[in-house]
Amino acid sequence: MSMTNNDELYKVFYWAAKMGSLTQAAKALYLTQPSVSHAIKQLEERVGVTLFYRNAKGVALTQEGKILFSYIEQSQILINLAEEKMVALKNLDSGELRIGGSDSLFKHYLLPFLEDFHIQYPGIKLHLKHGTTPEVISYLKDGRIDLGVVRMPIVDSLLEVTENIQLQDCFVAGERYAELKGQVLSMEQLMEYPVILFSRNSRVRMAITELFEKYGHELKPDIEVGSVDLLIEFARRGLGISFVTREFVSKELKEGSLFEIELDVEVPPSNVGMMIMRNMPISTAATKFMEMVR
Amino acid sequence: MSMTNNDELYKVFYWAAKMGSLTQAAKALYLTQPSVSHAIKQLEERVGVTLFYRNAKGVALTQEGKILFSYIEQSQILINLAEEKMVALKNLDSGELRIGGSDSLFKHYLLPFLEDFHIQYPGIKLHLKHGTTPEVISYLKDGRIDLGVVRMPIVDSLLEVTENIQLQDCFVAGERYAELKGQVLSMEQLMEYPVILFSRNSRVRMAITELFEKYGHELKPDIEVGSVDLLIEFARRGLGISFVTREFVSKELKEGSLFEIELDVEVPPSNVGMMIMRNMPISTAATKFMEMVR
DNA sequence: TATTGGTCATAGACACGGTCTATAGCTCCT
DNA sequence: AGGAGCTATAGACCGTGTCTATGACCAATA
Repeated sequence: MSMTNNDELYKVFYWAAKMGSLTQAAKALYLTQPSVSHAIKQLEERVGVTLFYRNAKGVALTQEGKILFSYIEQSQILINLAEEKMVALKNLDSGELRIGGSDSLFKHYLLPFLEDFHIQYPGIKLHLKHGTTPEVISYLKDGRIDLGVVRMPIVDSLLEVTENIQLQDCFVAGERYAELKGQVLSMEQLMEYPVILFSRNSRVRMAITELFEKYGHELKPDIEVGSVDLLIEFARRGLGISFVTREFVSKELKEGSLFEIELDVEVPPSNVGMMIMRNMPISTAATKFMEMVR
Repeated sequence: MSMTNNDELYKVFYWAAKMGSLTQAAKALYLTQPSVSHAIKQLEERVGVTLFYRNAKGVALTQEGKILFSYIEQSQILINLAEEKMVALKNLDSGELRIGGSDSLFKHYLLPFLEDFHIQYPGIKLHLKHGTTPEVISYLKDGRIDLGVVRMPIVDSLLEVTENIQLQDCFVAGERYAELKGQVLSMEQLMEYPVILFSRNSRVRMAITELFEKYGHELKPDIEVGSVDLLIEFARRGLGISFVTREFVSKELKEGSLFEIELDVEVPPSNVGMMIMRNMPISTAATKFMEMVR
């Protein structure tokens, strides 16, 4: 026995009470005065209580009307706030963008985009969630991030992946091993030098390990470090040969503090891509960000 | 550019979010599932934001949907409270009844009705506002009371008056003046005794003063008191002859502590009536109370 | 006291849109 | 593979909210 529909009437009631006039309420609501009059009458019938005193200069709330108004006023204010908030979300004046990925990708790949995005939409809070590729995928599936940025390839039917950029990993060394400049090394030759690898089970490390295995070699690092920054720093200081992403050391390569060591086999490039949940709506902020990156 | 109407959709949104299922929401709202589906879609178009993730086991709020829900939930809860409150007001489980009048009328005339009313509708708060007749009328016009109980006649085009009971005022004395029992006094004879009158500009006092004036006498009290109780008490203790409403001293007359002094002119009866504002809606509580009194 | 300009109420017609039924598409589970 | 959920879509219909036109009323003017 719902007899619902009252909600619309409450809005009319709210404005009528607020303006103290059905005519004025009609203007505020872009309706005609008879419509408002009719709506109020209907509401009064439904609640079974007279809500307004009518007189020649407008309307005034009855005792019971005042009680109703005290509730409805709050309710309508909340709705107005909600609508403002929604507009802000749509216009990207407010909201948040949650991205998952590795710190190195954030720092060396996403940073300029994040900066641009933040300048353009300062109201959007950025949440960067650090994690390995499988962690990022699970964050995505749990709805804890809006999009993930990881190394390809990813095969997951639930995910929608767009490959954005191709990165080339390579071995680099510092001045200490200047003798290797210009040479093309074989795997065996390279393994005679101390090798520095990323310590975590990252995509990059797995890829290079597999590449060596394919040729019958077991690549064991002499040093393992926990961040790309240390990988670079150790190589510069001559502690060994680091396996890094070329694009992440472009500055060092240019200034000469590091140089690339060429190998006689080709290291396959790795792709970095963004992934979102397939068949799930994507937030306006995430859409905008992906457009910027593309 | 209002594009209004959203209010109804918010209710659907609220239930859909609350139930986590459009089908369940439809049941709760006594609608069909397609209607709810359509409503949600429409709301999403209007706010320009996707609000739900749809999947095989129902729906779940998106990040933005959650934000909207946090507002709308409060709003809907307030509306529900408002509707409950209105039902309570209509059923007289709640609310208030504000009556204006003189203390003596409250005590001697209205008290039994007030008791009955309070027993029958314990949820209604009773506000008794004390004042002279003109004060009560202004309270009524200011909307500070729902109804007034005063002595008649009242002539005011803005008021609607119903006369409920007829009271007879009379002179009474105590044992000290036992010699007057059974006698019929003239005005002159009566004025030889000390007369006790109500001190305020009450209807009763004005009426008796005018009656004496009509016969060429000026009735000046030897004692003036401020309440009907004192009027009675002074007479009982033999301080003089009091002019009181007979119905208010019925107990004393019966037990013999007071007796009535008959006058050779008839004191016109006075009517007590209830008045409300003409052409103004009257609260359910006030209507009910007037019915009880009538 | 008649006039004017404001208020709200009523009547009746119209059209928009909310709701329905029927059906399809999808996912999960057995 | 089939069934049992769920939501989405299509199209028709009827209800109702809105409109215009008008009336009734009041208050403040002249």
